[in-house]
Amino acid sequence: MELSKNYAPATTEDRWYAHWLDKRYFNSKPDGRPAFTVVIPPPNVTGVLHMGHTLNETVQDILVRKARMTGFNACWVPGSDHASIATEAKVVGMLREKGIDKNQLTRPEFMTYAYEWKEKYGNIIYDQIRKLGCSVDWDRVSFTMDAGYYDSVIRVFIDLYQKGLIYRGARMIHWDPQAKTALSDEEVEYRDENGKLTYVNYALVDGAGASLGRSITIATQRPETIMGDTAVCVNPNDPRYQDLRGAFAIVPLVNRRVPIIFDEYVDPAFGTGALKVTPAHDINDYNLGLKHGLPIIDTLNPDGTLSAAAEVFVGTDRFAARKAVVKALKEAGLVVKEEDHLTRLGYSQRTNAVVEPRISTQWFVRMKALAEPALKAVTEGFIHIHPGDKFMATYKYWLENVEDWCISRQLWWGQQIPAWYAPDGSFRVAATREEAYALFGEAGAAAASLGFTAAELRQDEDVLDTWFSSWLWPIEVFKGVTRPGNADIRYYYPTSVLVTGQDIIFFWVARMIMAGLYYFPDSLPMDQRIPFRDVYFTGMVRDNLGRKMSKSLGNSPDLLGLIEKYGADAVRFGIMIASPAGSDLLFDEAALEQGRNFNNKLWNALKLVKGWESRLAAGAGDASAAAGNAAAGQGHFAILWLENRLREARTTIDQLFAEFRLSEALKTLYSLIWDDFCSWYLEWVKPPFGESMDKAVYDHTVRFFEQLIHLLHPYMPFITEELYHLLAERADGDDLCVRQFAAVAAPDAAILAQGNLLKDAITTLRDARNKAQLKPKEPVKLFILPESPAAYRAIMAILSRQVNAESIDFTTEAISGSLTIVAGKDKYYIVTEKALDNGNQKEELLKELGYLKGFLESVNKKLSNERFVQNAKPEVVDLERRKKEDAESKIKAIEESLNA
RNA sequence: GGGUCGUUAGCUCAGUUGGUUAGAGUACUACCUUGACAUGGUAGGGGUCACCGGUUCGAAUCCUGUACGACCCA
Repeated sequence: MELSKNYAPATTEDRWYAHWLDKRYFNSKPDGRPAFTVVIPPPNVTGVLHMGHTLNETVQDILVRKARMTGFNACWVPGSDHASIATEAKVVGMLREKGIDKNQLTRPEFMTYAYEWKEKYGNIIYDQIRKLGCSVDWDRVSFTMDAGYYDSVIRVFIDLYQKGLIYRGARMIHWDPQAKTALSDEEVEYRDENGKLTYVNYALVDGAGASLGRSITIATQRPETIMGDTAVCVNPNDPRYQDLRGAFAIVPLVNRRVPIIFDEYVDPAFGTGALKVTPAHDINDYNLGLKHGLPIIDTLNPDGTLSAAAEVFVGTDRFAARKAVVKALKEAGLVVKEEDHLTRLGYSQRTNAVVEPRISTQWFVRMKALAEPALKAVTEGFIHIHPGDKFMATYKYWLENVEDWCISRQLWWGQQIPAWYAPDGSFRVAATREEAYALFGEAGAAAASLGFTAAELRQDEDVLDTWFSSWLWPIEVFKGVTRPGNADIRYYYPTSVLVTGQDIIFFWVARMIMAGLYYFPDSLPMDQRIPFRDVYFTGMVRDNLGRKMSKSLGNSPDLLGLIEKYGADAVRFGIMIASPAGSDLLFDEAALEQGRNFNNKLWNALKLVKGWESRLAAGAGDASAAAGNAAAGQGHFAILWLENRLREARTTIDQLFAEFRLSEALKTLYSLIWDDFCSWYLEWVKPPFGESMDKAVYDHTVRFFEQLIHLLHPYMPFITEELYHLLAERADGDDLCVRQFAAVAAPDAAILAQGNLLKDAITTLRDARNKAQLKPKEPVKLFILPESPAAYRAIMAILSRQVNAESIDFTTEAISGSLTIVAGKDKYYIVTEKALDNGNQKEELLKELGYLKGFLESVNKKLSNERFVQNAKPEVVDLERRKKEDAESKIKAIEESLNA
């Protein structure tokens, strides 16, 4: 078969993915092997994969494929999240384009549109996951709004309610005026903004309403809320305001009389030291209001316009109202001054609208009781966080200071809260209308005497926060809630490792731990209740200038476009090669280019090896082959050496995997393949032009190549599978994807040292040739004056070919008229017919001599320091002594050759 | 304001419990179209390890502080 010049990923990737699916390699059923379970962090169902996802999915696929090849029953569950606010916003937008107003639709009509939308766009992410080569079990696709999943969310809600861990109440919450829904604390992002601090005069009156003839100046960032003021507060220790006890202020524009209250909450140094108190529109003011029994006047509508309670500018949007109020205040002569002020504004994570603090009746989860065991699971080491040093503290801090979780959202797309209201407003929580109706009866009265029918019950309009469904993900993807104790949940839970972005540590990671510990009873050991044993946090993917990737900057590359351009393997390589766990990744297409070049290198190595197939001849190569045969010696050492290099690298890579240092492991593999295999080994065994290839050497080479692509497969699954099948005919079912790793033997240090000697000799001699401007094709005679000739015997044949020496001989004295090279304790003499310029060479030797003398001096300094010799560990002192001897003999050798 | 982490070559990063005059990749320079690969080969240059002090025989590594940066929380 003719192999193309360069590797073409497009022609192989889809073919192999289809083959793996066909063989059902990614499908998992419980069996006798240990399970390796990963649940995908479900992406937003109507989204697309961005580079952050790409990194996450690649990391997961590497871990899962490695486990699959290491005797585990690997199970990676794919799925997606209904993402209530984001998806509902998209559906509403789509409807608006069609000229349909959501408010004109019934709930079931809207849900039909939403499900249609999901059917249409929900598969985009799955296509991308497939293209990336992810080995997920497609029989296990889960979606947080599937009928069964929906049911599990409702069950958990009811259960938590019955145990008193969910309650309904009026609290100050974050309100998104654009989505017109409540948000949890975690869904608000704060950004610093330049705002204005407006100083406004409030007239003062006494208890009887008589003017005091003066006013108090307050500073506010939100003048549009003054109509909701119900007090003015000053610090009780502020000397400026001591005479205002019992006095009142008049709120401008609405002329409401409000008390002056005293509270240490007020910072006398901020503004004028006087604070307007608006309990309906600020969390601190709300708390002050509670403490001082102030009335609450809500002057905003749900959509962010001023409400009737504001009395002025009713119906005006809050931002327009701010300007209007300031204008009106100025006209009334009440504005003292305005100054620039840096403030922090909260934005809705989903709609980017400025959130409003708002008092509202919502559903909450009591978090304290759930947080305690979740903290314990991590601090006591049942769950390991990687990298731990970075995220342990964050995790701990949040759990120790956790607030109750607002879980109701004023949306339709999501699980509708199973609370049923009677006409009088009282409610019962139950899965169905009938069950709820029955619960009303429990109070003692017969159904008929309740005074209303089941049909009159009204279900709560709100849905649950998306995270209230995704916190059950590791349990319910195995039907652990809806079919407790089933075979899957018993086999696959706890999952092995969770790979996710550090940005959702509170939204999701902490809550999954809470859910797992809550759901599985205390009677079970902790290590069976936790949702996962390891958490691997990936960093944020930024562009090569360090900026966040965003649509508006246009710096977020299209995944499918990248795969088309470089191939999925190259994309995976590029994103992994410089991806330290937990640190931000600066995405650069140059890394993908490196990945593509690596593909090409592998491809060409294959072409080289395949080219030998037709030139095979039995003969040397084996260890048993005739000792005098140069080719035999050559093949033998290269094979021996690479065998041991592979063992060494395997050990390193396994260690790195155990520590989740995947980027490091890939670097090790890259260098093993490119440098050790391609640059050294293949060159060493390559037969001279026109000569035949030794059969035994060839067979070893194919075996090494197999081992290398086997190790690389988790990172670059497509090209490795392709190469595996091109290297040799394979039986049906013999695919790299499922090939198992054999146990690794310990490397022979002596062989590795000999290999290093060989590589050093080649590099040194090539460098010398280069500097003497000897063309590679120009043959030379080489003489070696070695410390130990034995070390050279096995590598002589390789050495002579690699440095183009027509002869190599040992010598015991310097060769006159030669090019002298000092390498360690050994000396090389190059004899050539071409006239040599020794000036360069002398310069080199002098430079080397200078370095060694400096080095020796530093070693001597240490050794002559009595305290060093006394205090340092004996092996360290020994090492220094050896360095001293070594340097001295090298210096001697150089000096000799300089004097020669 | 509180907290966490970081600062090593132009760039992206390694550097294990302190112990060679600090290593990769990439970029750069020179030479090489050789018969797997120019998406390549052979070699080379490049760092006072952010800064000040301290501990130690010895500090990129440990400690105090400073500067800068990132993130989390208020």
